[in-house]
Amino acid sequence: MVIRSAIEGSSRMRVLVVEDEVRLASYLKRGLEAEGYAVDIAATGTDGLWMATEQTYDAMLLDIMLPGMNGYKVCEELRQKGNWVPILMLTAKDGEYDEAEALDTGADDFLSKPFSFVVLLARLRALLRRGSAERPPVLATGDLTLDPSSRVVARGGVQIDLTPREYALLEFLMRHPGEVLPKRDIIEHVWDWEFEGDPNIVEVYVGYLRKKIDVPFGCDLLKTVRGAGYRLDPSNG
Amino acid sequence: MVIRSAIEGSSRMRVLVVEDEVRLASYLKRGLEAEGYAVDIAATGTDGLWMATEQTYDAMLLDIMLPGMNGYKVCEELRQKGNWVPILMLTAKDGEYDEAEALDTGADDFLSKPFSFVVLLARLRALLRRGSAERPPVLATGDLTLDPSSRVVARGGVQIDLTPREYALLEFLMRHPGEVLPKRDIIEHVWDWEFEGDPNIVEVYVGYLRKKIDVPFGCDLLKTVRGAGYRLDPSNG
DNA sequence: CGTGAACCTGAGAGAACGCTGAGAATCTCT
DNA sequence: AGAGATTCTCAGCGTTCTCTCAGGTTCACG
Repeated sequence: MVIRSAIEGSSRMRVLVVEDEVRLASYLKRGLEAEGYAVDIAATGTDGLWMATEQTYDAMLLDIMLPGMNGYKVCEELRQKGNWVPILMLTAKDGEYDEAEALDTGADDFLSKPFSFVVLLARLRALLRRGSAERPPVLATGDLTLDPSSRVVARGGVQIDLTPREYALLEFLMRHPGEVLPKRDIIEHVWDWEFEGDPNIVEVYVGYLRKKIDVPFGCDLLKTVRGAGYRLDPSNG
Repeated sequence: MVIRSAIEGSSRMRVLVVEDEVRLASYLKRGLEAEGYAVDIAATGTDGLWMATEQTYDAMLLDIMLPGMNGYKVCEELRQKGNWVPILMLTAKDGEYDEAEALDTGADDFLSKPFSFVVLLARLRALLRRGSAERPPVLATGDLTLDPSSRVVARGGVQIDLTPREYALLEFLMRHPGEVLPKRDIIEHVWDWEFEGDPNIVEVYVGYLRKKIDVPFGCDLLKTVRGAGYRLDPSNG
């Protein structure tokens, strides 16, 4: 069975997600589609293998632990058939399955759970970029710039040091400039997909970010929209 | 089998509402149809599951507490069958049912009762928009503009700050320009659908809005239609 | 012109919301 | 192991928002 949520005529990147855990699958589908990818889901290894051979995808997210046929096997068989679609493997943290083994079987990259969505996107972009020899564009909002490839953030030429979490938050905001982003969405993207802590964490990190990107420059790029979320506002340089 | 969640400009979006409480179901049907959606109703979980598999919907509103088969189960079975129609779950506030669990079973989003219709519409639009990578259009009435994605309201280029409630009210009015909207309808859409307070609340908030969007500009966009309701009048710039 | 219904508005209580500093827990690197 | 960086939790605080209420104003109509 093939399930496609496709928009005909558009040239969106197509991604196949092979994941049996419904919640994670649904989360990945939601998040990736919001980023403009066309996403198909397969719940078992055999389904995934079949879909990957029947259709053409730009990339594949492949869980290792799958019912029926595990991720290694799927990867191996695909490569044997001469299918070299870029594969990003999702490995559990507990070490039962090995990351080296993932690469052995022909995976291009791996990501260990739990991961934040922003990190997943970064890896996926890197995979898709490969072969096209394109460097990711530098993000800019006002005089604030962020270079995803070097992870350098600067404001008006002055480089700014950020911690990983601060960086992930800023990258997410800068990829949606001018948009109001609810705390809920921010948590889903910047923290683990199943983070269940206090949304206050967002307020805290917004505070940290402001201290580094706004306060020293005496302005107010990162706005609070009370009752709705936060917004990176290009208008106020 | 190919299932497509297509965005078709020409035909109306089809929404399946699975809700046993007759009054709420009827309210949702009326409200959504007024917004241009084609709405089907299922009163039990089994009915809902059957309709969702037989027909193709663009989205699904799914109550959790249902006779026969609860919302979690419906969602789970649909996902198992490979049906990834966007699902917005309606959860009761009392915490007996968990929001995390809703996402566990593969729901795309959830909304806890009581909710305002404007919020429901916003979430529904977000679900439908997903995958089309389109930003919602800016609403405009005369020289008054409202951008749902940035939540920015402006009049003749001058930005206007609104509280969440004021914003919801204005958005509702601006989605029905030139129409006379009875207080009752406004309460149903902008407040809870079973709000039972004083209708005076509408007068109060209309007053707040006027102070921000009309008074400073010396005109009268937001009209009172005595005995009938309120109207946002594009003619009077 | 008087009357009642509908509408407007200012004041204020209580709740919700967001910000912040302190400090605990965890991670990283030497 | 130890130092420092980073992440996260928590409680307190001030602000903002929501909603109610009571009294005032406007309007339609007899």
